[in-house]
Amino acid sequence: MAKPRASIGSHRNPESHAAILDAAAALLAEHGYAGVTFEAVARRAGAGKPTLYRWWPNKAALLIEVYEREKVAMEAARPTLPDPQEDFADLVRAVMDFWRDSPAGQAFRSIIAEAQADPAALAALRDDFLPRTREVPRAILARAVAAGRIAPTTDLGLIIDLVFGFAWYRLLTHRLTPTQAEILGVVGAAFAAAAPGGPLASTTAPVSAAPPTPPPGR
Amino acid sequence: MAKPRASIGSHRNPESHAAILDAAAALLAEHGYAGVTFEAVARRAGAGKPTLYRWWPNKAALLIEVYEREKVAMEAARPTLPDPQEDFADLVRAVMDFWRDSPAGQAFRSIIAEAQADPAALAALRDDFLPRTREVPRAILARAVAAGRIAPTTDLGLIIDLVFGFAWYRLLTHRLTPTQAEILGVVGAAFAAAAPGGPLASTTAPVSAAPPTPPPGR
DNA sequence: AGATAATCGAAACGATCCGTTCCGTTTAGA
DNA sequence: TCTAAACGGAACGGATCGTTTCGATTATCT
Repeated sequence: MAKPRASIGSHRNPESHAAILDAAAALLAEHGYAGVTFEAVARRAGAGKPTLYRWWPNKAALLIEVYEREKVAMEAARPTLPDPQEDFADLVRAVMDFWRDSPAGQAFRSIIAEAQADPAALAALRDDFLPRTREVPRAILARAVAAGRIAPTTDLGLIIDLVFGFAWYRLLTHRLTPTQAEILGVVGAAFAAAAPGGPLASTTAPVSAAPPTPPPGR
Repeated sequence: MAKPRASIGSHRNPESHAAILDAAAALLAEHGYAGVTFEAVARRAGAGKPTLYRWWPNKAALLIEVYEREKVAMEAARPTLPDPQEDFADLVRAVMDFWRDSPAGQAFRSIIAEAQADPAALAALRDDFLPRTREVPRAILARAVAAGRIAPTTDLGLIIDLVFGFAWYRLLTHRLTPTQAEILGVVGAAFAAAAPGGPLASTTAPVSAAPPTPPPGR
């Protein structure tokens, strides 16, 4: 935005790098997803378009970097609670707060949206970004298994799908103000169902109320 | 694409209407969301751009109509099962099958994506389309309440958020092949938690494992 | 020390799509 | 018979895209 920033030799210029991420985040916050164009980012960052295209193949890649840069502080700030269920609920709360109170929510929404149009963005989201993100909740669930709170036969990925599916749904429909009771209810439901003997305790075994009779039709 | 299609007087031409929806669906299936432009749809449908702009304010509105046109057959084909929990699980299965096996999934993904960029599309999705869609599962849950399977104090919207959040999450990450056990597990978890005495039975009351102490930080 | 190579920002390009506007034609309803 | 609305065709100014060329800068290799 100010002083000229020339090449620093045959190496990537970290100032340009930071200026570009700053500009992208600012544009996202001010004008939304549609306002973030490579053209506008380059203009605002005082950078050249070739510089952007050199380092980021598409808008999704740029937004992922914006999101991850902001996410570090959030994850570090959250203390680990001793009880796995409380810790899991607090993680969900922290993530939804983060989405609501920082530009990250808009960034994350945009990443998901772009993945629906661009196969490359989808691959980056599903095969790279998401598995990394799911490690934190998975570790908490593994602690719950070790503590005997969750049956060892439970598919932990399914629990994450259930709880973070809820969070995504609220994010994408702009309803990011869950009450404490709602979060505790959702996480409580997941933990109760995954407890030994619950309907989520085993991936393969049938559920009492609905025998494995294949439903009619189709 | 074929014969010329002139005005039929001062009334909307249903042939043009159908041709435009057909063209949009075809383009969506062949070239994805980015391939659906008003320009391309008009070209393929043999229609004029003013005709499109006359009837649809934006791409989201057009895609919503494409989606809803295909959805009718799906909902009509599904029989109502006597047991509410089985019926709910079958609905989830039918919806995910529908998303996977018809162009509707791509259309729905695109609608959600566009809502993240365009406030008008978000309003249409959240305030118009979604409430209509949620009526069917809500009616099933109401039956479960009447049957005493779900506590009357339960927030039925939260159950829908939970189960269809799961479905959306799978849709948006292109993992639309749930096993029967997964669906039964998710729905079973929701119903068990919403049963009288379960963690979802009341929206306001605290949950046993985690008293309403506000979590630290933030 | 000097040559190499990769970086930087600026500018311009052809192409595409947007959203709108005008136009002449057609036909249902008043 | 006449009005009003819908139809498709064509063109517009504007924005963004993704790429290319350019001269200048400077760390790294020879």
